[in-house]
Amino acid sequence: MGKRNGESLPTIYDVARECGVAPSTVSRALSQPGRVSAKTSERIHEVAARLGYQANPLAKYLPTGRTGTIVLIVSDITNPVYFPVIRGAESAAAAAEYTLVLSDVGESPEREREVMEKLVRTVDGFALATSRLTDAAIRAVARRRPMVTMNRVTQQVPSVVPDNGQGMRYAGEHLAELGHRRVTYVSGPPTSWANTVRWRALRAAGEQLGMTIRRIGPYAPTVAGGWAAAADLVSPLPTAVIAYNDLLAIGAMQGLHDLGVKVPDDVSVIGCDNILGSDWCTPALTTLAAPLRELGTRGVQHLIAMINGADARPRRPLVLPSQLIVRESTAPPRDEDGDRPGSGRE
Amino acid sequence: MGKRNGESLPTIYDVARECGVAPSTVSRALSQPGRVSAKTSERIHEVAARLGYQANPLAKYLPTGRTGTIVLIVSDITNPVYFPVIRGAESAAAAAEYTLVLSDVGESPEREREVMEKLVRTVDGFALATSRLTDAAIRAVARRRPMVTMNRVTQQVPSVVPDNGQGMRYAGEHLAELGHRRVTYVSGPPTSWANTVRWRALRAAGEQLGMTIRRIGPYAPTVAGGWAAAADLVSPLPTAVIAYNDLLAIGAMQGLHDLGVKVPDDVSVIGCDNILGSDWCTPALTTLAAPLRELGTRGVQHLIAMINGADARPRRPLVLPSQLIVRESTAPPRDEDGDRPGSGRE
DNA sequence: TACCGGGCGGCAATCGGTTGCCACCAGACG
DNA sequence: CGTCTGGTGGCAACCGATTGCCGCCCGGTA
Repeated sequence: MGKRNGESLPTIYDVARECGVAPSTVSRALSQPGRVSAKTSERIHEVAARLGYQANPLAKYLPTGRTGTIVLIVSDITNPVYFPVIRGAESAAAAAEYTLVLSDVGESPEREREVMEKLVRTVDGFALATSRLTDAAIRAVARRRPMVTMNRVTQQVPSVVPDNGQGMRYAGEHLAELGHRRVTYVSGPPTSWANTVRWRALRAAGEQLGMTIRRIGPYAPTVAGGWAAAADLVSPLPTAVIAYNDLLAIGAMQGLHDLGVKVPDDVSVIGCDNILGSDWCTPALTTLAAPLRELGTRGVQHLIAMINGADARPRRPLVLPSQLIVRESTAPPRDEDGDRPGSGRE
Repeated sequence: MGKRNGESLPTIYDVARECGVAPSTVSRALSQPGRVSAKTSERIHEVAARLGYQANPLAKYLPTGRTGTIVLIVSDITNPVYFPVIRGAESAAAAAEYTLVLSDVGESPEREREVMEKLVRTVDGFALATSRLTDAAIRAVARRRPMVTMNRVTQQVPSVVPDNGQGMRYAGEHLAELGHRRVTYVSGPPTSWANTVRWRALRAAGEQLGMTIRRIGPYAPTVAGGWAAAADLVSPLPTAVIAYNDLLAIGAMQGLHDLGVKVPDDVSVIGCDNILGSDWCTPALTTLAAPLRELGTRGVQHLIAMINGADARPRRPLVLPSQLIVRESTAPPRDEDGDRPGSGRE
């Protein structure tokens, strides 16, 4: 019930007493190389090591206002799409000697808000991956602390995003080449920026390519959500489906399978993100691979630059190229659809 | 380049001045209900709200020694096995109004050590999921801060673990019933406690059931590791394989497939953990499901109890039951193996 | 009216660092 | 030999909260 858990740890005062110098000298010896004579400094380092002294980062914060910590907030850690983003962010943070803490908000904007409110005083900056917050809420926090968004664009807040427009065009072209004309887009969360952008880009690409694009949803961006979407997908069944993300696509394939619809024979399916596991589902998923790791590294690098005083101002979003990975879930449509290209399937 | 990023936030001093009271009164009004007269308290709350005041958690820490934060360290966040653990830990932390931060150490003991060293002064407690550290290193930190380990047992440190012994027995019995006699265990990281325990339990079960158990490895606990293991698996090919975890099992199935070995016709495969995606691989994986969510909740609940002064002392590990989930990757062995049970496969 | 007790609010110390300012001392130079 | 200069190290204020202790004032009671 004591106020301290565990025994209390040594402080600069302990080191100072042990060395017979003032605490300020210890502080300087440890953090301002050259400020203290070599002899004294050496003695202090030695005693500090012997006592196992380590600066209390929280006490350090008060005078300096810096914690050396940044937080990466992900909208749902249960989605493998974040793996590479996290890894990228970690490596960039480690390279700059920042501590990266991770926070999951389970697709809940309220929780996201709470977390940010709680952390705004304790971290040097925010990296938001696929935030579900409103633009206004994001900007409000961005005014108080350096911030970057990943996979999301908000006016006045620096961001790094995959090239969704180009990606959707690739996906559309791939389907057009196979001979598809009727495509359904399976929507993710309405609060998802990427969802909106992908839908618009797909619609535009569809128009250019002479395809009819429908949209259903929204659905939760999970396997369960995709399974539920399958039921809505079959009437009328398009010849191809593009889903907001891979989880949704995989769930939809499972649901279609349960409904007796064959992929890719009866309908082609394309996902987005190229997550872990999108290659081991059946059939292996054709998907639009986002540059996820780069999203993480570039985002955090920029964030740290801002923390170190770089001007955050105007600059446009950093757009990174996407890539279409063709696997087994796409094929030419069945004959019934009329004007299909020459050869049969292969 | 200013020392503060963003404008500086209001403090109790600002609120106090605005209200014409002392800072201590503001502090009490905000955190000790009843200590201050209703009238004053109301005025203070109103002004605080108007100014958008929020306590600086770091400043709060110094006098109290408590941050209200606990950290969950996972050995590799890229493994879906942690999803339920994280979710469970989050819910338990949220219920107790603690902030949970997540830290990934990418299977690196050095990094795990660094992270713990860095956080030991800034968090109230540690939850270690599947730590790769030595027992001594774990105990050293456990002496300084409350700690629980999940999926790992270390003397003197409270822990919560799945019942590996019982689980491996289930797996062995399942294979024995199908008629298997020669089983190979595919090892995970040598620093993994669960790996050791699972191997021992399997060997013991195998002896009782009259099966020959071999072991190969160690391999990285990833899909790539499993793929590599497949090559070592085929000579001599056993009739069944049990892998340290699902990722390894899935990778092994891919590798076996590439080698022209059919699962489950030529060899049965069992994984451990029942991760997201173990049901959408082909064939769907038979696996030993650990009580992952409970691992997270029970672990964090216990940790918070310790922080609040519960005695951490003796108590044995909390053991939670596992469950075997039979899917499509296990079947009776081929005839060549001699004494197989009556019926053919079905 | 005098005294007592309790509610309420203020003072100031404290947590563990950082840092501006100043004093001291030694060596160099005129 | 006196003064200047620069290298060292100490003093004390400060960051923003919490909290022990004390004093004031008001009301109740003898």
